[in-house]
Amino acid sequence: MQELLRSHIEKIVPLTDKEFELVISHFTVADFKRNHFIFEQGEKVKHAYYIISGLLKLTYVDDSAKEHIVSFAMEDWWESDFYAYFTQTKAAMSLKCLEETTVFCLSLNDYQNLCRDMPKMESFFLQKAHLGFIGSQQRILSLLTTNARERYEQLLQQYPALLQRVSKTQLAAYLGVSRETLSRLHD
Amino acid sequence: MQELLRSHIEKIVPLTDKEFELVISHFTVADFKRNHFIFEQGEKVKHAYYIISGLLKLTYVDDSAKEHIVSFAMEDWWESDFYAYFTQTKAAMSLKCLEETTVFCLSLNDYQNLCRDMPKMESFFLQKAHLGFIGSQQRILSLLTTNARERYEQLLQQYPALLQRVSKTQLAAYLGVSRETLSRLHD
DNA sequence: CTGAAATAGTGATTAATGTCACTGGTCAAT
DNA sequence: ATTGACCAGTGACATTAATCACTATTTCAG
Repeated sequence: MQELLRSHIEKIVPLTDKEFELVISHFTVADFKRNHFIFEQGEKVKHAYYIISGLLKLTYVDDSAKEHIVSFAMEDWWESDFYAYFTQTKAAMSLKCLEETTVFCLSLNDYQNLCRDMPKMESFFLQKAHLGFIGSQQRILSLLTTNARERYEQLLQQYPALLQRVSKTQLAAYLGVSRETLSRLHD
Repeated sequence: MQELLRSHIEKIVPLTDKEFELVISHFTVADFKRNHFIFEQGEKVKHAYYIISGLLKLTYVDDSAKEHIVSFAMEDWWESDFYAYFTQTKAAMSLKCLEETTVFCLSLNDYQNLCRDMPKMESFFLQKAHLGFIGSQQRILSLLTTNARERYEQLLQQYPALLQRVSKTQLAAYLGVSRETLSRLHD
């Protein structure tokens, strides 16, 4: 299981056995059942999570109790409410398991120590942050330029496996349309 | 003018005079007139830009020739098509001056050398990348959860100065609504 | 096995927004 | 001063998507 994290990191920076030992010592493992909230809106965000297996959704529930999905996160992804994590403030979003999920947990302290003691890891996180930023910007572009149907088709093309794993209702909450509209897109 | 960049960096990491000299040696200065394209869709993206003064827009023109604004960038901001910049591929977006603008330019090579030679600067860029990612995610949330009017009000609250500097047409292209709809929001 | 909850589809209606067409105003270059 | 480009507003209408209501299936915990 640790090997998953190792090869994930080594896609960007090579590590000796010794170095990886140091890295892994900063993480803890956790396992969550389906439908479990890792954290909820208003709670403190203790960790950033690297997902070993399973599927999470990062959601925001608005005033009228409607749920919006900011992102899905699956195997080999990092997820958290990063604003709340880095600023140590209350979560604006919730992180919930759509499947039973196993993660590596990294507290902010451990993150900072790791960066301080291992410049390599700081490079790694920098790369990850860039990729996250770029991905978000593409999502913005998609929301600005395309309608419900096109976004749905883009999503299916990019993550065909997702359709097997989450309900249409969830997909609609991610795409920013009502589930009824999504249901009518075949016409 | 260099002092602007210096204090910008020092908000996150302190620098000695010597260190700042090294930093600044990686940048060049450029000045662009209103309406000048720093780069256009399909071109190579040579630099990331730190804005000293002026105002830029990062835009995408779709198949039906409609312009969408991914972001405005003003004094004290970084901007580029970061995907194209980091991967050294053709720009998917254009970067255009809405006002006469002065920038510090950083090539990818200089960026990489700077990170390699000065871990402090890597920390700095990591922070910046996190903030960029968080900002984008909040924009996504805004697009998912709010209608045209609410987005407009959010924008005015966050950047009241922007209304003085860009046309309503531009704001509409940023908010993701037609300029006519934006124009009717007073009702 | 069984009943409650979640899910998907669809018709009818309403609300929000886009599109097209036109007006008048401002500004800058000739 | 005149012209052309850009800009903001608005009426009329079309289109898209949201909402509400209902049905039928599927899933899953007890």
